[in-house]
Amino acid sequence: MAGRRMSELPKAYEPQAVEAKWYSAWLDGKCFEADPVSAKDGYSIVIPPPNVTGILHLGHVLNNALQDILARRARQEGKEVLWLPGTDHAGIATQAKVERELRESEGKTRRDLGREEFLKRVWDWKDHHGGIIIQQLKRLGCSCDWSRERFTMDPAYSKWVSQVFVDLFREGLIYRGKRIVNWCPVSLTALSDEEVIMTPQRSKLYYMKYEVAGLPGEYLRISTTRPETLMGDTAVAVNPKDPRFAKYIGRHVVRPFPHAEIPVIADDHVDMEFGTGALKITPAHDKADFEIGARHNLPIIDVLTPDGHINCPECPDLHGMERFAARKVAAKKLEDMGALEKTEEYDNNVGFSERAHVPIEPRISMQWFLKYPCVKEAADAVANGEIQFRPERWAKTYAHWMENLQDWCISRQLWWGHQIPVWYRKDKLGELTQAESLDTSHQTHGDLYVGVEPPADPENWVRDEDVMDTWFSSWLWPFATMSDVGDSSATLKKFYPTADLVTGPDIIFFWVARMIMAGYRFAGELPFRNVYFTSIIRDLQGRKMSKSLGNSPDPIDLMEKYGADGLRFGLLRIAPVGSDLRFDETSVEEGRNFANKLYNACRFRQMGGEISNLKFEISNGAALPPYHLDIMAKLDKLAADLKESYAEYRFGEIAQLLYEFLWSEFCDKFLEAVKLDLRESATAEAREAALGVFDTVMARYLQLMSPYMPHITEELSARMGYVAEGDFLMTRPLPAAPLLAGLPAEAVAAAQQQAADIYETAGRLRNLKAEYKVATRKDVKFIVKGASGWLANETKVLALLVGASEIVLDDAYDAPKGTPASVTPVGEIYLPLEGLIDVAAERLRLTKEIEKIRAEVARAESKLSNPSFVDRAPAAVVEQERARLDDWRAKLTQLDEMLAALA
RNA sequence: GCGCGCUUAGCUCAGUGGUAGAGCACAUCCUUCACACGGAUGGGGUCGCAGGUUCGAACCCUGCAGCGCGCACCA
Repeated sequence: MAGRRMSELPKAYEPQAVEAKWYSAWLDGKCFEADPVSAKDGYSIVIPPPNVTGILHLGHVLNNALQDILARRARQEGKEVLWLPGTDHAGIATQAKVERELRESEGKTRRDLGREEFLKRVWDWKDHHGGIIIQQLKRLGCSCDWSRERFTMDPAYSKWVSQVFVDLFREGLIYRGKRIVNWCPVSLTALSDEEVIMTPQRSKLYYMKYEVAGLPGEYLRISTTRPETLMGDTAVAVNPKDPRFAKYIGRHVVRPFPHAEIPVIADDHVDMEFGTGALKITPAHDKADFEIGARHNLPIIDVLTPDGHINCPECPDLHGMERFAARKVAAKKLEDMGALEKTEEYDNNVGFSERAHVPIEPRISMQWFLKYPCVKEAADAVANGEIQFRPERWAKTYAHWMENLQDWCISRQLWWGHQIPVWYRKDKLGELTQAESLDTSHQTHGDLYVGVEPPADPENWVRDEDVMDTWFSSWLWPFATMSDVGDSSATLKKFYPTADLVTGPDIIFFWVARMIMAGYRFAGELPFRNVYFTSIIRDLQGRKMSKSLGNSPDPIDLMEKYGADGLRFGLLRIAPVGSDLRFDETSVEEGRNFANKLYNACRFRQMGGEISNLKFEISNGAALPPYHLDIMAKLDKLAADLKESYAEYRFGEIAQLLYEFLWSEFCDKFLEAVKLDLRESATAEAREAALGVFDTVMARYLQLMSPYMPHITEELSARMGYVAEGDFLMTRPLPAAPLLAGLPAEAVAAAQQQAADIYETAGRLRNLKAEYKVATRKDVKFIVKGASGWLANETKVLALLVGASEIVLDDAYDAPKGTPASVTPVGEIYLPLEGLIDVAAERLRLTKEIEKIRAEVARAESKLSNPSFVDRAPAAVVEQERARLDDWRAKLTQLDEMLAALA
């Protein structure tokens, strides 16, 4: 701290300018850039890449603030840190956005433009408007290595995606087949199971009756929620064990429209209890029906268009009609025909498209599927703790999913994305696209070309039009961002596997699980060691934040109002460990207030001026006043506690510890206690000791706070002269030794006890003043009887803390009857108040207090007289109880004496 | 239906066996020379309910209720 220069602080803390200033200073100083060949140990995090179309919301703030804290703390711990940033091309979301703009501004669809031109537009859009969120992350203070920013459609990254497809295809894990998939009638693409959100719906259950062919007047009753797909029915199924329907199995029933006879079949899948016990089978439009159809070789009739309209020319009144309108018309039609018996209200779950928010349509189509690789390794890694989930309970959810894996539908009927690297022989195209399934055998035949590079004779080939699911690129993120294909670069060597992944539990399946599998399969190792699942942020009513509800505050607005540090700290301080977070703007306000408190503490210090000739040495600390040793000991404890909390990823607790230290310990106690030493009247030694301790503690405190509030701590460290010009707080390693490492523990403990006694006594005396309505008077005098010996040195401080003119030590003091008094850790203390003494009132007050203490004594006595307790409780607990009892008894004696004196 | 989590002060939440805590809100007072984005004092909880284990339970066990979430679905 020698040669320090302080610059004066402005009157109020204004975070905006300060935060912008330091962020660019860090960038200029290359503080965020990772050196893959440094001597330090590597520490890395890859950012969960936000959608390139994304706008920062509170979830991002929480998530990225946590990563920033981890990264900054790791730097302080002497690690070489890589926080690798980037964005995701987000297939459906981005394409939909550009398509909407195209429609609105030019009235065109993507097909009007053609694939090539449309993709050009998307890239244009991405270059001009994409990546806003990156700027917003910078505003938040994120210490990412921006020189390594990646995009999931960068050429090198795309190459990885293709290579992985090719490898998995060759391995036989990727195949093409005609299956029932989740079809989004708005986005016009297949979706994976994970992109379907089951949503409770109030629906109707329709009860129909079909006449049994050859048995006029006999009917089979069937219940359904989807009469509009009736035209696609190719059977009616009953349970083979169901006696009610046994006689009909093998017969036919009459489908009302278009009129046809369809077989009654028996299948175990049918639940006898539900509805009528008879199920209409529509293989083209229901997954279970498709499977039943396959078991019984039923024909498949597709009666819906890709965009969810009826396709059934035999029923002109329904043909072309939108699916939900058609449902009503179909029901009416049945009613008119006398085939509808009744309609019931019915609650069921319907799958909705995650993106388009409309019910998905199970639909048969030709898609590419993946059988997951390295499933066992991935499941074991989490089960045996090699990869640690926090909170741990998510491991169970993960395990459950891993046990029930279904093949992943990876093709999407979009243009924006990684195009499937498969080419079909032109002359076999028709045959191939209709094939029930395609796999490596077709490649061997030379009908298919599967490769990262296009075929050498492109004129003979046609490329598959589909692109891959966005997550098929995301799952490669941890290693594909660190290297080109086949490159074992220094970066990969130093920073892979990554240390921590911070993400939301809502994407365990979408992303986390798949990354683990991809990590084992393609990088030969787990991709990260710890996964920290963040809270989901809700509003005060417990609703999820959403645009449509308008309950999602704009973090940029919050930062303008309260500063990035205020937002970060406020949010982190209320973030619970394992549950959802209920957000309220007042917590951000508290964060801002806290920054201001910190700032003002330093401003106060500056009034003390520079220490011209710093004589302060902690090694002489035994001679320091108790408050000085106390606050340094507490700082040491804070540092140790934080270390422990970081090890357990208890971020909210860390914020709370930092908050309490500064506000309750440093400002409320230490700063008040040393004010006397900073006055003109104080000796130079006292002044320098106080200022020296302030600087020593504050310099370390700012460093501990730095990961949470990087800007203000950097600013104050510079302004106060704790960090030399041109240097940065954020790049400094944490000091290895505690402040008081060299001092005898007993001396420190004794000083801490004295400080605690003084603070405790100050509270009691203020309380006494308030009770006697003289809280604001400064001219009162307290008299201490039976004072501890050391108190004589501290009466001035105590007087200052309490707001008294004097604290007099007088063992011979004979209190006038009714003198207000309090029993304190340092003795009996009286507050003589001429003219205010009311003996009756004082007796009442004392009596009440005595009652309270008697109850405590009785409680402690009964506990200690219980042999079970004394014998079986740990000795320390019993001892503690004894000490407590002694305290209460001593107090009781004193109070009894006081009461007696009043008589 | 299966699984997971939650239930502590008006609100948001800490607190994994030893005298119930914080912040906000509330009440009263204070514009005293760091901070009103501040200071001081105070009121406010049968720790969801019922059992059990224990010398001792907010904490461990069992059951129940309410809320939330995930998975699977019966058309």
